[in-house]
Amino acid sequence: MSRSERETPGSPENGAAGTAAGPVAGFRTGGPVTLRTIAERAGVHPSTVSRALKRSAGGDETARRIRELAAELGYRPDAAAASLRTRRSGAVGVLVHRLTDVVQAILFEAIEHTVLELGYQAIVANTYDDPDQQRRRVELMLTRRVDGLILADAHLDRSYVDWVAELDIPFVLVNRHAGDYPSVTLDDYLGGRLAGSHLADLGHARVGVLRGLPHSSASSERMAGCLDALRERGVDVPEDAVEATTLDASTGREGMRRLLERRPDTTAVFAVNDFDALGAVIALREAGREPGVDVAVVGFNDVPVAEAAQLTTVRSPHATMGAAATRMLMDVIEGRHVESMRLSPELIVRATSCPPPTPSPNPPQPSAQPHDHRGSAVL
Amino acid sequence: MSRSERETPGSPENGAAGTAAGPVAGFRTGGPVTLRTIAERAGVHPSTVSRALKRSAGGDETARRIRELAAELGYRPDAAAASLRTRRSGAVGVLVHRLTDVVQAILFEAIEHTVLELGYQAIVANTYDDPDQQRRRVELMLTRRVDGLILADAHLDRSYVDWVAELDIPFVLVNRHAGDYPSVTLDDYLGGRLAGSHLADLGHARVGVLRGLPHSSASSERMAGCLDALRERGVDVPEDAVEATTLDASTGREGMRRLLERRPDTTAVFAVNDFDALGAVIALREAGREPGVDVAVVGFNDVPVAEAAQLTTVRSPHATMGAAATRMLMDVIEGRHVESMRLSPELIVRATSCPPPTPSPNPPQPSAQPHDHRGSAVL
DNA sequence: ATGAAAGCGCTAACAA
DNA sequence: TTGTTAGCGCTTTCAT
Repeated sequence: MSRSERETPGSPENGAAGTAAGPVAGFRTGGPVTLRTIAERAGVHPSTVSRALKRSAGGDETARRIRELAAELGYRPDAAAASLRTRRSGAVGVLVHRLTDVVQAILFEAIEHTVLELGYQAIVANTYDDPDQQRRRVELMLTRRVDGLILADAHLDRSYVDWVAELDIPFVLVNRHAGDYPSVTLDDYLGGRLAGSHLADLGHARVGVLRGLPHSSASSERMAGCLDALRERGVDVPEDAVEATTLDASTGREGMRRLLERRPDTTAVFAVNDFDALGAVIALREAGREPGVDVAVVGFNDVPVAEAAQLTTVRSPHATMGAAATRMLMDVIEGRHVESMRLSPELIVRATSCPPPTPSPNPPQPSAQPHDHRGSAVL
Repeated sequence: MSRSERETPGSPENGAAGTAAGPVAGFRTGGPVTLRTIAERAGVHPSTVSRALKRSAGGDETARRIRELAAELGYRPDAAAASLRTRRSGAVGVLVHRLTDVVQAILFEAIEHTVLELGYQAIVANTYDDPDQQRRRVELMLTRRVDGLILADAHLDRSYVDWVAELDIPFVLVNRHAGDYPSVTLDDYLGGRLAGSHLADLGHARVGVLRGLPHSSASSERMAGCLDALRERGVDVPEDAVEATTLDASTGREGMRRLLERRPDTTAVFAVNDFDALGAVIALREAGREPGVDVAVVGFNDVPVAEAAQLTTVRSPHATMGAAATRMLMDVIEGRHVESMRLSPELIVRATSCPPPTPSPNPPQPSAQPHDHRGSAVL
């Protein structure tokens, strides 16, 4: 049922013709195929081969023969050797707090896609928002001689980004900003305001907040925007109506649970992250309160599952952000001037939006009628 | 508001003492710090420095001085140069279908954690289950001279894995198996059987299946196991009660919707993936059927959100799988014999489990009583 | 334990 | 266009 690669077929000495299209694994005469191997076969100098392979389309006679030969022999350029010589690795490092956060994964997919188009490769590392790991992983990236860094895990506390800045390697921030370093972020404050205004428009006066990570500019500004917008409309959110969460459903659920215990008269919740919001939806259902009927829930990001769950949320264009950050990094690498970017959020109203159930200031009873789920949250 | 790294402080010529702990950015005399830089300062030969730095704890007098100096100067070994010389990159390549699938992200986090402990670095690539991209990304890995490959995106169609096997690079499969290559997978067939038996135990006779990706051994065997277990209990699942999905909530929701249209008398659904199952939960609610009351839903994987959503599911130990695959790859790299592993699934019964609502073969009416969500699905 | 010397595979002057 | 030469930074024999 299993087998080691050591038993891989293809003896190393046969120079037989290819079985099908593509390079033939067993063609090489001894070691791996290098420029020299090809040069010898073609009767030219290695540097000629190097040049011929560079311009992948050049029309010269010998160049064509060389490229043919390279393909036949299954030549693969040695990135380490090239990097050593050119002082450019063709790799960019991406630091995220963790890829199991789908927002970070989306960001990385976009970055990877964009760097690939530009002929680079992306190397990603999870830092779990831990300062030690952040430093360790950046060091590792430097050891790999990446040409630049994209940090998606910046902390408001500037010590991390300031340290990176002293390393003298091109870098940009994405998703979270810190200090005055070049960054591509959402206008999170505005996004928070959209959520807050939306809830105020609906008439909510008792709003809770699941506030996410205090060290993240995204979390913090989203909350600040929401609180400000509510305050301007005469709605104050007391401190004990705010719960910290870690951007996943289980802490969102727990936070909502605690919030309901302390303030059972809550009629609306804003979560700085969709998964926290989903957790809130779950906790509300467990408490017999129907989201979108008894209690309004607004999330943030518009991750894929949010649409399916009919969650009202603030959309953040993560793929655009990743692509823009990549291009910005290229500008920094090439010494061009860059300006930080702030993308615009968009409010997406779905089924978890609703007005407060009763105009009375008393704690509302859990609604006793059967719900038509078509008009409320479904996840 | 923004600034280029070119303006980074620290003039290149000052040899001043450190501001605080750690390497001093501005210490180097001109270019980057290499072994030679340190050697000159220490008055020894570069090879001596290389040796001293290798044994990070060696007690020699000069060795200690050298290590001190290296730290002071902020020396970072050049991985490319070392790799070129030693023919080992210290990197392993990981190919996943996509990191926005949280299962793949969990797998990668575990792999990254394990390789880091072993002194390696992990480089991940999304292939989107596309044969072209798979080949392209593997080629890129070879160019980077990774020491081995972990493929989480194998297809049942062996052409991809067979091609990789001919490349003569150590590799193992994880999560999905194909051919007889070394792999670490769940016993997906057994997992499917657990789900099927569970539904049969509950008395379900009209079961639908959200079957996932046909090219994935995991998806296929989960469905096969479920169908077999049901059949042995006298329950047949007709072909038109099976819907293909792509492992996310939106296709799960659509699949469930179509299934309900064709077979409104369905009393239970098995989804080969939790997100498909969540999509089914959503579609059921939209159709006015309460999951865990009117219709039973069983997912697969036990991703974090499944617990919060109170979803019955089959647990797959992805972190264990990633770690085991990494260790297996190391064995292959070092030429040791390896045996494929199959881990054991575990049924996790939660609130979306329920018996069929009525014993009558007629399509049941949407339940008209208010639900106590405490006993049913909450997400 | 240290020094000397060679070379991994590639590219970029420079010369022809 | 092609060949020559040199060297990126490191490790590893071999000799001392």
